[in-house]
Amino acid sequence: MPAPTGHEVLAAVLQIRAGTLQVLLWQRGREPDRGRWALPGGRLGDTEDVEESVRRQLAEKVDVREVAHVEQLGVFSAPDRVPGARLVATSFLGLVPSDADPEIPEDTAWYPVDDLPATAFDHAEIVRDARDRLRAKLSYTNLGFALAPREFTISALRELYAAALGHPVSATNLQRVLTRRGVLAATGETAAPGPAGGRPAAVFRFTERALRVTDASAVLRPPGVREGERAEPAVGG
Amino acid sequence: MPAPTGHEVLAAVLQIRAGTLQVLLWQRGREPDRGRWALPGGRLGDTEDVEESVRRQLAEKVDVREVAHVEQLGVFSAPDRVPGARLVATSFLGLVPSDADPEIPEDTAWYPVDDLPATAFDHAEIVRDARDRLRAKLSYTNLGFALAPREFTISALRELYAAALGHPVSATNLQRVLTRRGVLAATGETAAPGPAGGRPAAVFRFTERALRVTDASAVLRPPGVREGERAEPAVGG
DNA sequence: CGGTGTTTTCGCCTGTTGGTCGAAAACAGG
DNA sequence: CCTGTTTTCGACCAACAGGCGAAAACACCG
Repeated sequence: MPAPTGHEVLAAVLQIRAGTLQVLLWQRGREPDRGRWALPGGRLGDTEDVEESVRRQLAEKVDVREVAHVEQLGVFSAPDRVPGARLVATSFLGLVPSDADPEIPEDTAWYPVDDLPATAFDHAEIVRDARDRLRAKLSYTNLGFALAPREFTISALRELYAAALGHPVSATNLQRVLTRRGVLAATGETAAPGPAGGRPAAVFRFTERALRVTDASAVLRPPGVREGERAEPAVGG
Repeated sequence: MPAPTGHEVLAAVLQIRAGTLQVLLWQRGREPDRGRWALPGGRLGDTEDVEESVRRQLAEKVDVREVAHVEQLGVFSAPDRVPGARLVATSFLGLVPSDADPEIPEDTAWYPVDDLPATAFDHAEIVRDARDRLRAKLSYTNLGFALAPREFTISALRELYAAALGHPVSATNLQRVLTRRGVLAATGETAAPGPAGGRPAAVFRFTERALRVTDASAVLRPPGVREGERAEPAVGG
């Protein structure tokens, strides 16, 4: 008689910490893969779908209610991906704003996504997928809102994007692109300069805090159909 | 005692037929949802992952070995999505080139994705997801290869794209964009004109028949890093 | 064999967008 | 008040997609 197919959910929760893109992991206390680092998650419950399940498990096991965005990555289903039982996993990407510092249990820690410790099962692959998904979506959506504080300067946002993308980002270009796409807006206020002086930076925020695709460059779009002028000329205040 | 969580795979197989984007459905012969139209698929086997499973089920149940591309869409897991038992589904998008005409069983038929019959369970939602995924990826990948014959004229390709995208497409622009991205190449041959005459059309083919992301417009890319000049000036052989 | 109609191809122009650079603005500290 | 620092903003450039029309290459007909 075939072993019943179990289903679990796993979340790669990412956050920019200390200028680096990091992922939340916990250290397994028992076999299999005891001592190795795993993604938070758990069994799918009888009365929930996978989205509900992953949010429940996150809130329950590692106290992360500050996740600003959760999305499904995909299914991992190799028959031997977990020794012992057949277990199919639905993986998720979770994002936490950089100004949050959620309490996490003892056996839990943040690790840079590009410098993981010994990981359990196929979880390293899931982390890679999450990182790649984030990098891709930063380019054509407003997903930055889930990495940034509610309010920020362009310099701070530039650093966040550079850390997430893994390469330098021009502040000028970042501001212009995001503004033109209508996802960034100035609050009108300014931030106090640092100890070395300098012109006070304007404070910005994301206009929406829910995922939106913003890249109009969908090639081969219908003729003539320009999606309406969106960026009012940024009239300050 | 909780009902065990079963797992199934479902495929929305799409093809351009008669100038319309259609999906392969079969009519259920028993309850639940008897008489309604469902996607091909079935239970996940003990020794296969979901990708293997969906290919097996397609080949087995509806004789579609001509699918040029298969990719995972996502998980559908509402507790009540299928009456009776708890069943989690991994959905897939499958694509068949327009020149193929696979044999299909009696209870099976093609339907336009925008004019579905009464569908079973949540399968209509999966079809929508598949259609949307296809439309999105046609714009920034070479996915057209999976809809088109091995060789074709620009006019024929234009019709395929128009049918898939659901809006008119300019032949000039289509050719230029795909050529610049390096996914299209002329074979050097020409096709015979139609009964009304006209200049013989050049024959093209896709340079690769595997999925590749071709949109260099990843915003905020690393400074200076231009991805190499790829389009040789199209020196007609 | 030349004219007409048809289909395809190709070059040119235009508007938008992203990338880069440098000057100017606005501050702190001496 | 002068210098150093940080931010902001305008200007310029290259790449690219969309649109248009002329030219090319054929069939058919008289």
